[in-house]
Amino acid sequence: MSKDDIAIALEEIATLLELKGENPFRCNAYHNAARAVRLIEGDLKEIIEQGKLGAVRGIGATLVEKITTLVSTGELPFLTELRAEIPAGMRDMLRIPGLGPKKVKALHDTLKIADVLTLERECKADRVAALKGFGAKTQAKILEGIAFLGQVGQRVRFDQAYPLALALVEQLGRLPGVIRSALCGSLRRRRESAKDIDILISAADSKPIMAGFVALPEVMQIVGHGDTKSSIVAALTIGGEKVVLNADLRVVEDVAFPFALHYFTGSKEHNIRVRARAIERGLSLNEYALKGEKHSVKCAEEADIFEALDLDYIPPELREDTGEIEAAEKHKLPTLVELKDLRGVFHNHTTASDGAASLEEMALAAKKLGLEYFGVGDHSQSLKIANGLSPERVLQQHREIDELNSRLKGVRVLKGIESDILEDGSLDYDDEFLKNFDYVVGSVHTHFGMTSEEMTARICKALAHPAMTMLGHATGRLLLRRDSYKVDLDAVLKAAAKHGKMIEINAQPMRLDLDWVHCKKAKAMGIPLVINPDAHSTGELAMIEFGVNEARRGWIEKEDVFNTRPLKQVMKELESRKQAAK
DNA sequence: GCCGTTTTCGGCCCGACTGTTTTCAGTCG
Repeated sequence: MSKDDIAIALEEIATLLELKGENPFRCNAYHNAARAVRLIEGDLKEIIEQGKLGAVRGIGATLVEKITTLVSTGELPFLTELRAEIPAGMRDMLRIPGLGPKKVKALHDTLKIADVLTLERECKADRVAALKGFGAKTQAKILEGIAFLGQVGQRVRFDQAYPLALALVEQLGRLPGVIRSALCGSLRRRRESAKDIDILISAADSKPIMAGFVALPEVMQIVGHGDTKSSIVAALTIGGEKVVLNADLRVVEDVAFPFALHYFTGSKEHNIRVRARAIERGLSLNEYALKGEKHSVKCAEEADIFEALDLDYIPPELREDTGEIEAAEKHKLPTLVELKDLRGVFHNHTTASDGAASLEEMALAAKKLGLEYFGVGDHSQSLKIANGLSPERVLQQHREIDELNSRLKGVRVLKGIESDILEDGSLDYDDEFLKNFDYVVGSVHTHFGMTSEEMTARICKALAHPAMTMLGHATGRLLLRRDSYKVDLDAVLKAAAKHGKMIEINAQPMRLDLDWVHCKKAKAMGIPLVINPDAHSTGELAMIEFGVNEARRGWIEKEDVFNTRPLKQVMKELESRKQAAK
């Protein structure tokens, strides 16, 4: 079982315990453990064997035992029993907004409701409103929630959520009386996907701001409308797709703005640690102030809060309680890579394979973005569906590149290829022909159904190939659509480190693969990373920004990223790699 | 169920909003 599988099992236990009405802190312990497992950077099996699992914060003796059982047998009797006890439909009911574990349990205990369909029927029969703690409004809200299931409450990719959020923030910022405004929450932390939009505004009078908020054209539904907090469901069509998200607005007095900004940026786990740190110093931190017994600590900006707690400023991307507080205390925070640090790109497609723009158009678009080199990485011959290049067509492209390089000023085109990693782990051209390229991006595009052992061996074999330069989209995941193929990523990282190969951070917003958790791990192992747009059109080159977000979340600095090097250095390094491969 | 410079028991972040109540429970973030 992978770390993800274990985390999912622990989440399920937590939810089932909640539905049983268990002690919330016990439930939370399982939620915490699930998160802790997801964030473990090493090989879980190894950590268990070395007896180090109990040292992970949030995992005690009981969880060590349960996780060990899960890892070694693939199942857990405790979970099996819980599943038998709690009907699966009750978990679905939790997805209805406004229904939590207590209410779902009450519905089950009184009316024997154990699935969404029955709940809908009972609401329509007006039997739910009569229950203690429920009422006509709750019943109507449940029906409304059921109608919106599937549409609302789903996570949305960053590239879709962000424009919607910006549209809201910009309109709100123009309302009279607004002093400061900011986008908070997971979008400010640049997470790959968002469940809602959090907006903060400071103003002397909150009421007109709230009234303006619920009247915005994007508002589909008003969920709550209070003096300091309102919630809506917002919708906007972005790139032909309707994006629907919850949006919360908080309005505070301007003196509270920095505290509220920190608070609503989260993450929850980060906030808990920072609050605990305030308590250690005899202070208390909430969204309005940092207060001692007698006086408040004045903070004009968010950075002042960190300073008051003897911490270096922690960029939002790092606020996940994965060591940033300890690092900030010791002045060991990384200087995160920035978009302006990128000097070129390596993995891009043209009309020669499945891209929408010509080589020249792509190179000029790269130059326009301020890049000094554009590496083409069209698909290789076996990927027929994407019009992969035969050796003859590769050589033809290379003549075209030579011609362009003799003519174009300010941008250099590099001769790369995105070679399929074939089923048996070999690359898609023979060894002699591979020497024609400046570099090779190796990626998996086929045979996703392999076992983890097979896939791991396949990728590790490719990494051992002398011609291979960097591994493309390492796990094949498509965010919110397709899981990663089964692969032991820790073994892949080890192989990359052993053979001195680079790993791509694919900047396509649905990929963002290598993900931030493994970026951190790769950095610790000394593996160079490459932020590639995998662009299939000129416009997609700008997607490197999403890759930079992911890298920043993974504590990545400029020097960890190969394509922050200037052209000369890149050419030199690629050449020396080719020499070493001979 | 976890955790510990207020330590082996007793906390565990805490405030806003809603709907149900008539002082509060549940949900949410």
